[in-house]
Amino acid sequence: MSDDTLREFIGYHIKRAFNVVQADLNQALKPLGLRMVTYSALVLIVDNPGLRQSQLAEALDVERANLVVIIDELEGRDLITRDRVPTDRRAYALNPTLAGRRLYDRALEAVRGHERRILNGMTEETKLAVIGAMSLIRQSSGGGSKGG
Amino acid sequence: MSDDTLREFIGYHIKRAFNVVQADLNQALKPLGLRMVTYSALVLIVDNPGLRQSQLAEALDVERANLVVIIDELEGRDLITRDRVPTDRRAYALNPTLAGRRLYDRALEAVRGHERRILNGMTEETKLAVIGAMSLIRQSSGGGSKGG
DNA sequence: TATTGTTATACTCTATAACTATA
DNA sequence: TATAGTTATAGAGTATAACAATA
Repeated sequence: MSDDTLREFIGYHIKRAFNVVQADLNQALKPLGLRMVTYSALVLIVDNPGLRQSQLAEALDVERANLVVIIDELEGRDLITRDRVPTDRRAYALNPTLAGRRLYDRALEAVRGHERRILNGMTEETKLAVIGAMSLIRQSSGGGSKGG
Repeated sequence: MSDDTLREFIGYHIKRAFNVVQADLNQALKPLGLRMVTYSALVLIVDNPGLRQSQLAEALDVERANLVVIIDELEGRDLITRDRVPTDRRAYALNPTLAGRRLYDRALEAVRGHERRILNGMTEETKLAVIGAMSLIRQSSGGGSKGG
């Protein structure tokens, strides 16, 4: 079985690698009760307390409507709170709780272990080259991707 | 809004880049009535005529059960045929039709255009470094990913 | 007993439209 | 009129169990 034609394309290699990354990351996060999105959301809320849902949705590149259940999940576990914004009563400010900050620490530790695993002895130079290349690809599009 | 913590991770960059790749690829394939999976399946069948469904499922890393509808779609458009294998009457050999081979050519042309777009002026050297890095990541896992 | 293709099903993810309450 | 959050819903994608035909 030859996949030589597909191997010509960088996108094919990125897809296959991403499948491995996603599977291993979800395994690493499972003991913490987190998935890729809930983890990303938690990190952004801890790093940017007071963030609004619409800002978080844009940062995560998910629809506002779909973010609701993600936020519901984090709030239901008392990892974050939805706080009314006095100056704009339509909006909610998202803030981490103490438990949220603690899970953030544990999650980052788990994800660092996951990264060590997937990097698989890659040199720092190569890692930086990959990050540069991924940024270049991201810029090739307007910005918001979606359209999966 | 800072995503500095997430930017530390190569997985984050790969995910964002992959979103762009996937969106642009699907746009490129849409005029041909193909999606990423149906395109990959068609390419593998043209390059490996006589392939069995179970082999193709493994190559594409999808469940046999889910491959059925993908093959149904390609067969329904007369791009491939399901031919009984005389030596094993449980199995089907997948073969491209003339129309399938023609669409293969058009699809590859479309995907080459897509790649030029997303590579966005990337040097050949960097592209090869990325492919090497993606292969390294793929090897970090046992092999079959799934578990998304 | 095991395997190939299949059906049915369920669960996640994602996209869209429409609603409410505010601005 | 427009925006933030929400609800409902539909379409993909994907995973599992169970079946018929065949090995």
